[in-house]
Amino acid sequence: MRHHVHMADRPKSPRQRARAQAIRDIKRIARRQLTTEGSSGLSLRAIARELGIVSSAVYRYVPSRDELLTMLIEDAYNALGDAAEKADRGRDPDDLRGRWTAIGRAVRAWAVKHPSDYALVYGSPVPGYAAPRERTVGPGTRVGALLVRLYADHQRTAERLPEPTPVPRTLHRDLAGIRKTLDADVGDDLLARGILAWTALFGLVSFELFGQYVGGFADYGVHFDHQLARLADYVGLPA
Amino acid sequence: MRHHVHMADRPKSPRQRARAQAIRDIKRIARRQLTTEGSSGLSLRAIARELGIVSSAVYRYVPSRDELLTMLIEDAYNALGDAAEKADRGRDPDDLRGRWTAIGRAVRAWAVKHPSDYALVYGSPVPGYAAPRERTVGPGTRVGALLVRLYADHQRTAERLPEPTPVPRTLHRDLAGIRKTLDADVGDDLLARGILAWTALFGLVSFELFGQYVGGFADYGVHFDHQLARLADYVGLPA
DNA sequence: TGTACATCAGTGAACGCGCGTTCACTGATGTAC
DNA sequence: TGTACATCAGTGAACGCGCGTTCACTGATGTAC
Repeated sequence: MRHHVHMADRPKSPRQRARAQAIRDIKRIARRQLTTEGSSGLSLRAIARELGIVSSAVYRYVPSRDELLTMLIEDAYNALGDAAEKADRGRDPDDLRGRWTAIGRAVRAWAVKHPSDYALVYGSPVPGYAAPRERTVGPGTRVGALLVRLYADHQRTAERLPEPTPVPRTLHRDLAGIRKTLDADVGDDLLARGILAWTALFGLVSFELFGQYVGGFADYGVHFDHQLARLADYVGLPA
Repeated sequence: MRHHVHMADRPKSPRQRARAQAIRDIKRIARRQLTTEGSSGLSLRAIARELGIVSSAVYRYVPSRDELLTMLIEDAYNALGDAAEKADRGRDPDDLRGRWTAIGRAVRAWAVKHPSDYALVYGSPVPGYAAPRERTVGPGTRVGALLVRLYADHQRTAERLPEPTPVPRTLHRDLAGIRKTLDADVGDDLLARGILAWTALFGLVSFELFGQYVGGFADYGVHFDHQLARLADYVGLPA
């Protein structure tokens, strides 16, 4: 279980430390509950029971069930973002294919290790619950933003980019918006390719976790690595 | 709402017709419930309430909640399979790219029209429920099998296939198993490409429906069509 | 064509269980003087 | 350093609601002779 360490997280008094620990415990149990019961099975009463505490006491730490869900979603996005960024930093910045591969594998590894967190953010939306945008959009775009930076590095340094396919005007406008949002210097064709590669990467992970490959692959890792390399080819990363 | 019409479906007596209608009604309401409440919110009592019937009466038509879920999953897979196959049949069999495009668009169109059914089968698994394999694997592989037939046609008629990338031995074995299961004469490289294209296709649909492109695209259809064409390129379908 | 019996749809009560959230409260821990 | 007060964790009861499933039953519809 990895956590962001902010300044504000530094515990001061013992009471504050105990409080922080209690919140961590609640989230840990909640995460396990998601695994076995799914997002709509998340129950504050069950958490209280497991903590050996009366149900109303949970409200000392968490304002409501929905709020807890939002916290878990934020955490999941951030944990995945951390894992991907760490994998990226572990490679020579000039080794673009190595970085792509490391990021892709990190995403898969994190998802396999935390399937319920992955399902929480990349699976079907939780019914009757809409995550507050201002809190989830930022963390939710970290992997995408990281990949776009990689593509920008690629465009800057590439001897040869893939033969560009022209994009329709409507798509051009949408790509321009994305370029601006992510502040990334990536041309239309490469950006479109990158978005497809990013989508396919998560498609590979989702199919594995959500059981669409029923018994098709004895070794999913080999399949995944192969396809990851093909996606690197597709965006033109040097071998 | 489309249905398979089997011989056995032909209603005989008025009582049997009423019974069939009641089952249809139950499934219709259940499907709407999935939309608003999600898979774990599926409630026989709520269905009974809406039908104006006492809750125990539902058991005349449906043996249990889990069984109803299984029926809905079967229906969803079959409806999607029907839509994809119908789109495929609507094209000149020799127009491989046209067939691919038609199938892809049909998948997306069906998913957009029936988001909760799509989520039921391609989203996060329903917690505490495992679909009986013998009943869902068949319907669940219809789209994949259809695409593999398309790839086989491609291999049979292509003047030139994409430059093949060698696959690792482990992957070769898995591909051989898939080839055998689907009885498809498709080489390793083309099959691997086809699987990636298939995965990416559903990745595109899932990202759209599960909200990963938050406001990124004003016109998702244009993006989708563009990427669908790029995937056709990737498997080497002639333009 | 009419009657006797079997089938089936739907009732209503019950079992035993779950949930989120509020509220007034006790008692321990921390803080300010 | 000791005392008075404020803060906070946790209690226990309650509100009002939900669920799947079983069971003995009534009464209508169908079927066989």
